[in-house]
Amino acid sequence: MSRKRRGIGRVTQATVAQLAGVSSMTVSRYFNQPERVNEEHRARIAAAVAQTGYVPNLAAGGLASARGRIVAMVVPNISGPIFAPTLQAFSAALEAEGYQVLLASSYFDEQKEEHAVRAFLGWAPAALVLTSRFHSAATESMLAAAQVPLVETWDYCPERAPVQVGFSHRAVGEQGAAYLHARGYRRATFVLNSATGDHSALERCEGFCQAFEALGGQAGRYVPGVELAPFDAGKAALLALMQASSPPQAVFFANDNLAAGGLLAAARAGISVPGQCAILGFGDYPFAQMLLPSLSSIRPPAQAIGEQAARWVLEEIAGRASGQPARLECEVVGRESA
Amino acid sequence: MSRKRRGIGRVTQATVAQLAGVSSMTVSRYFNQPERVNEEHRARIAAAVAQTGYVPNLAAGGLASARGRIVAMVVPNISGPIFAPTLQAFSAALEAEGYQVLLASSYFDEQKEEHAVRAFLGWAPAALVLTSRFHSAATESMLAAAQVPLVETWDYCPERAPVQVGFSHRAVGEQGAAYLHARGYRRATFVLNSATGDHSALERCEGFCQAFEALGGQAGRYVPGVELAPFDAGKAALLALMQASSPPQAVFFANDNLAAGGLLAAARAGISVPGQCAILGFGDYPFAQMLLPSLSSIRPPAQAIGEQAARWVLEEIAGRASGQPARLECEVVGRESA
DNA sequence: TTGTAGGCGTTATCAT
DNA sequence: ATGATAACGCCTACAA
Repeated sequence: MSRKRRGIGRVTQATVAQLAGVSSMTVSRYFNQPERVNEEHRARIAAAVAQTGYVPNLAAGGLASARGRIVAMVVPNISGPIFAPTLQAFSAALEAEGYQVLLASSYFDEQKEEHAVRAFLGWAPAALVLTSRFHSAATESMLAAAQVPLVETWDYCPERAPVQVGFSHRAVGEQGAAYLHARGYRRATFVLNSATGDHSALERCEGFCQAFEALGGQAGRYVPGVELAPFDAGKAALLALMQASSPPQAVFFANDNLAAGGLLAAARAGISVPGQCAILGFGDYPFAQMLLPSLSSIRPPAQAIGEQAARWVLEEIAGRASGQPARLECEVVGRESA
Repeated sequence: MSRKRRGIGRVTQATVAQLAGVSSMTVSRYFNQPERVNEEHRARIAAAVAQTGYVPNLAAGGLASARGRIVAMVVPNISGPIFAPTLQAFSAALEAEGYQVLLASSYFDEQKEEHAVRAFLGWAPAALVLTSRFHSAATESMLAAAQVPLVETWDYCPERAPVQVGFSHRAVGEQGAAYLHARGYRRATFVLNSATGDHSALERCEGFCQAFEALGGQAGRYVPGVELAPFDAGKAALLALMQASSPPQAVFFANDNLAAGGLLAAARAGISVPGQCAILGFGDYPFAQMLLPSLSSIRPPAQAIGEQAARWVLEEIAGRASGQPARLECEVVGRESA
């Protein structure tokens, strides 16, 4: 590609305007407020557009209007099953309004999140959506300097300044405790995520342990080795726990990947689930219903979070900032494993 | 004369330049070619940047340099397990070079793909990456008009003009046929995807049927109802097939979601797998190893596709276009189910 | 090594 | 309803 001179041969608004015999402003209006353009001109412009294959340059438009049609979002894992419904709902709502959604994964790493936020800020986004309320100091100060509307999702902490759209992870732990206690289990262990940096899992754990003991149960926690993939970590955890002198009657895993590992390890080891050991997960991943026994799990309001966040962003952009935090609820999905 | 300026109060290159006592060009160089800036100036600029929290506006930069640092990619499903490794590898490679990756899902719908491509073209991307070689006529003509480097992934068809990075779906069908035949199965059925528009699944099916019969086997095909989710479609398909007068000895599902449904339906119905019916999937989704019996599947080179595509894009941008298509191979992962 | 002039493709603003 | 003009924030080209 030898593009010595800039913008040579490129089809621009001016090209179309000339072909249609109007000024470039009319072409601009044709795209942004068609009803304000004479019908005959509209037809001529449409023809010129079709003939040239002209596509408006959004970067230039955003620059000129100081209203970039970009919204950026950072999630722990774009491809993971948990955030999928959030992403879909959020993207769908914003793309319908003509916004482009910029996505990045943080992999539960504050450095990666910081990097993504810095890159995003360069695009002068109309809004920024983060996951959880834990960020590096540098991220916080960048966000403070940039005057960009910000939402934090998958968490709920009304004291914080950025608007929150999510749920309380402590409450999830408490829900799990209540559920397991109600099913008759009195000795239970919470297995944390092997991915360090998942602060939310720690909160679920604390909520669980506290609530379970308050109910008169005996709660423990297990920390897998960080070098293991979640599925393998879950396997190892379950086997280690069941070999103890006084094994738990129920295990609450920080997510469904871990839980699936536990489930399979139990099956292979001849440990009956839920007879000898009940298993509860978190996330309600699509495969939870595919397992045998099917996996009981706690389902986060993933789609609702995406919808609410999108609504908030659009309101904020439109100027009518009804910036109220939204507290949503998780739901225990009881299946066979617990 | 109008004092109502548009970007008032915004921190720009000029703000930093003034603070550092240099011209804005020097600030520009500070970011793009730091080694060409006097060390003392560098320090002063760094201080000014830190003080103001300045972040260069990438849209403006791209506009001015006619070298937008954006690359766009359309996949059938951002959040699905299949394309995850491709996405990750691709994004990682390009973000390392300072590019932003714009993502969209087509959900196997050519209209949605067309919409995404149109939106992307507006950002004047440095390159465009699509999945499969099937696009709407309008998409094709837009792509022809826009002079944007284009790669097609997850397919391989060297006759086509856009560079291909992927594998032959026919060959996957043939691999499945050879595998099942070698394991002794002589009557087998291919179950198509319930999502219409998945042309690749159809190609796998055709490759399978042809090869399986060439080997002396008896091949059939089953088309699930479009209204069913993949998992449920898989369940229904297996039950329907096994109720036939002469049920298949093996079933090859178009993807692992369908296969998981088949596996579970068999278990619930007391049909032994692989004893009464072997099950083979495609995609090697992460949960394949979590199922009981574990799911045999064909693993696509998802990560390699992402890496190759990224390499090609970077070469193309750099000008040294070694635009060779890359044919990669899938691998049969034999587990318990077949 | 640094600065000046001008333009990238679009839209806000004001005038007709 | 339409057009002329001046930004938007940055970078290429060239001059100093």
